[in-house]
Amino acid sequence: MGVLERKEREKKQRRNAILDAAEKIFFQQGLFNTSMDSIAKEAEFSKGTLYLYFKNKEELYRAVLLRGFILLEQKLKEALHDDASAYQNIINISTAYYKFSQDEDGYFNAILSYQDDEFDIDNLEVESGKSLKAGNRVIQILIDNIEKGRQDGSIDSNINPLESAFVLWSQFTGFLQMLKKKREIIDHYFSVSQENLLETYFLLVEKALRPR
Amino acid sequence: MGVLERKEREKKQRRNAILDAAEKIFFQQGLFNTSMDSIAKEAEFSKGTLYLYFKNKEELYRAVLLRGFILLEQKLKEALHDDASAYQNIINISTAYYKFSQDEDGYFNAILSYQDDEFDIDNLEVESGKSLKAGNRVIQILIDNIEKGRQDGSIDSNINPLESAFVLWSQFTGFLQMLKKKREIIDHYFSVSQENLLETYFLLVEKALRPR
DNA sequence: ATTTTAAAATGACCATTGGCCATTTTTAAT
DNA sequence: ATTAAAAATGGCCAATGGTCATTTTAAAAT
Repeated sequence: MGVLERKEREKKQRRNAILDAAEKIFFQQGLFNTSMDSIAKEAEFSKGTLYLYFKNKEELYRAVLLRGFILLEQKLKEALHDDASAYQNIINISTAYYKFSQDEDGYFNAILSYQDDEFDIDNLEVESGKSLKAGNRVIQILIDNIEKGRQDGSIDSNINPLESAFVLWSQFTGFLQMLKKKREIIDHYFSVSQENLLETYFLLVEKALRPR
Repeated sequence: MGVLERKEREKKQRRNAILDAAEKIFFQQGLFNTSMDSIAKEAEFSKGTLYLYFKNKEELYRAVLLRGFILLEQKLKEALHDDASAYQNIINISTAYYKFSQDEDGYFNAILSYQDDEFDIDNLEVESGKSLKAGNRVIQILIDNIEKGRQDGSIDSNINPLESAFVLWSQFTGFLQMLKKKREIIDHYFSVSQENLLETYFLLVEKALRPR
């Protein structure tokens, strides 16, 4: 009931309100077409206030990314089934990630932007550090499941869980990026549908992961 | 010998000089930290002149990308060996693309930026259109080789060349992006080396592509 | 040579925007 | 009612992409 606790709580609420506004505008207009002024207007604060809660535009976007990673982590975990094989669960979480990329456009774009970010490990900003760790947790889900698959025999035992988790994550993200950004062009120039691309991806992954 | 031809030639030279300058600054400072003024200074023209040769900064960067795609296409073609199996040639061009991503940092970043670009097919700018087509030619190399592999038996005949070419291109680009941008972090948080990641990628691709 | 015309280049100027900070407003403590 | 601290403000600055009226340069015409 202390006044300090209340102030702390209100501060978090204000921070969250700014994040809500930022997310809304970022998702509508994209990172580069979004001005801090328009976020401020949406949040009903002055621009200066934003900088009391976030160091800069970059960090604000990273805070949105963090939400995205947390949501993704949740969706992937929901996709897991205890009674399914580890291999099947890899397919399950891949499918969940595919759906995420289609349904959560704004968050997925934030992840793509993150994938292209090269940051200084010794000099991480607050939100960048948090989102990095959240991203690592997502990868950890993959690692754990590949490890399980080696044990339950549903995944080729020659495959190293750690390395292949990073390979799967990065290559699937790259694939989903193409699906998202180049679908129209591929359809137009090569008459290839999104469904066939997805099917082919999963076909190749099955062959790659399954025991020979 | 006409004066018109000479002027045309000189125009191309000036355009190329601007491109050289732009490339130099873009590669040193990155797309967003490069100002048109600094390019103009490097090219020894005024800023206004740049806009006589390129519609805007975006198009200028796309023109650099075009150079990158042309160089990549050349390197991939050089990596092909007539006496090798089609599968082996896929590995050869993949390795060449990997080297390209490591050696030609600036061009590879331009390609990554391109991968994230969503453009209106009905309203393509000049340089964007050219680079798009150059990118398609790179993919075509993959398509042709997978097709060959189905015929010479070095690649699983269940695999559709068109679809799997796009899958391979996008997933490998995504993988190389991770290698480029996250190598330090992966090493730091998971103690996984670039070499092991690359090895694992090729292991998975071999299993995926080879006949069962 | 001189004048006219066209092509090329210039750089001052504008609007937008990320970020800053001196000042004001609000809230809590005394 | 007064003081102190916290929060918010909005005017300001510097950087920058892009434009355009003017100037400069080169070619063509006389």
